[in-house]
Amino acid sequence: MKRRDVILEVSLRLFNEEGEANLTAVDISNELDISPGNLYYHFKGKEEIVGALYEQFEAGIILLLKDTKEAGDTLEEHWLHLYVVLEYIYYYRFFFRNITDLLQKYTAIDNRFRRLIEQQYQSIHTMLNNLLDEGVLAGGDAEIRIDELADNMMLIYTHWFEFQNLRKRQLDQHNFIQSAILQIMTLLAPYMGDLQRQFMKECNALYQRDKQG
Amino acid sequence: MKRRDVILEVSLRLFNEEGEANLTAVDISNELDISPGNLYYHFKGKEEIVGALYEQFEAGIILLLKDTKEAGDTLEEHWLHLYVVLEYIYYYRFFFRNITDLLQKYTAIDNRFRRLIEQQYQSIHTMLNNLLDEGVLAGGDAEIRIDELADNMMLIYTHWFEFQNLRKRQLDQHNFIQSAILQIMTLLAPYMGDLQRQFMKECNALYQRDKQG
DNA sequence: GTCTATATAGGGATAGAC
DNA sequence: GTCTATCCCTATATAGAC
Repeated sequence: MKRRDVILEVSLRLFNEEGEANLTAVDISNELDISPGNLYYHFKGKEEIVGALYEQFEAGIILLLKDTKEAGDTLEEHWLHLYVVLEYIYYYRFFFRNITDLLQKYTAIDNRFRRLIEQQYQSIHTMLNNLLDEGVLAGGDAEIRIDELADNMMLIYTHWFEFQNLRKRQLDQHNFIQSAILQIMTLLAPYMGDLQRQFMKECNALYQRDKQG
Repeated sequence: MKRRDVILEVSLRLFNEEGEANLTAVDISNELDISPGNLYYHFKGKEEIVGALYEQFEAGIILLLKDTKEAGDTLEEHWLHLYVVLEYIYYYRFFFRNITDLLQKYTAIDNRFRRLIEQQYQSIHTMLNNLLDEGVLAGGDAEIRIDELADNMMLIYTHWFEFQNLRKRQLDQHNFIQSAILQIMTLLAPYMGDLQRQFMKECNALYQRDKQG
């Protein structure tokens, strides 16, 4: 494994654990047991490391977004897709820790990140419309506010991890993903038919069981 | 007006505009047209300023929470109460800008802020239960997941401003409050009766009209 | 590629004059 | 109460030896 890749891997772990703003280039080189000068040989500084990690993150997310279009029309298929996206977000969760300051600090990432968010929003919007067309979701006598529903799903994507930390502190990957999915399912539950609601209950039962075990 | 109060007022404005982490004690003294040494005479540093602002914030929010109990049982009354709380959050919005790092940095505030969040959560929980008991909200054939609904409302309280900045950048006070209320109302809409839904539509119409004007 | 040593800059904080 | 001057510390960044 190339040193460059090791640096990225260790930096990502440290960023996720402690927050990008709380780490200096020296901290990273200490954790790597190399000298600061050596670190500067590979990356000009923290900014370049964050930039390289963002390249990885963006490339992967864009692939996942393409998959959405082929994710199918049933709730089960979307459930799986949600799972994969949340897994990915968790892996790069430091980007979602203090987004406002992070984007203010790294202006090069700012525009690209926001564009990604818009794409994700559009993707959710399309998914909700598909589910409506297929009759998987239905308004009943209440009309569905697609825009606000999509907003709320995006809010969960971008801020659920930070919110959970605020309330119960650290969540491991599994609990993060399951609780986020449950939260999104609760959002959609009122518009589901009986079959879908039954499926959701089973998912939830699995989650509750895992939480105790 | 005492200098001490002026310092707090100006600091709050700067924190809200630029973010607490992006300002130094010198920045604040520059804006005040006083010397850094003078600022240090009044407050030992940024930490004490943030602490004093938090005291103000907490005292006010606790008063508002007490009001909740007497907020009444109709949606209209709760709508007004929501409005006041959101107005207050907007006034001290820098606390909600990069919560994770802020609380990590100021450990003295950390526990108290989290306790406040829990109290707010309990207050929302109680409110939802009241609305259910009064029949203002009803599950119909779908059961209501109170815990997740309350979670989602808290998520909006704590992260809506940051989320809006992420998507559309700066919102003024009015648009922040109205969009947050619409978001919460959308959350509750599926469980509302026709009268409540009608009321919500009127609120929303007012908001849409304002947005254009 | 990797190291040590060092230069530079900025923020935090205090002493002491006015 | 307010100012100037100054010091310390930490983070960034580079030069040059190995």
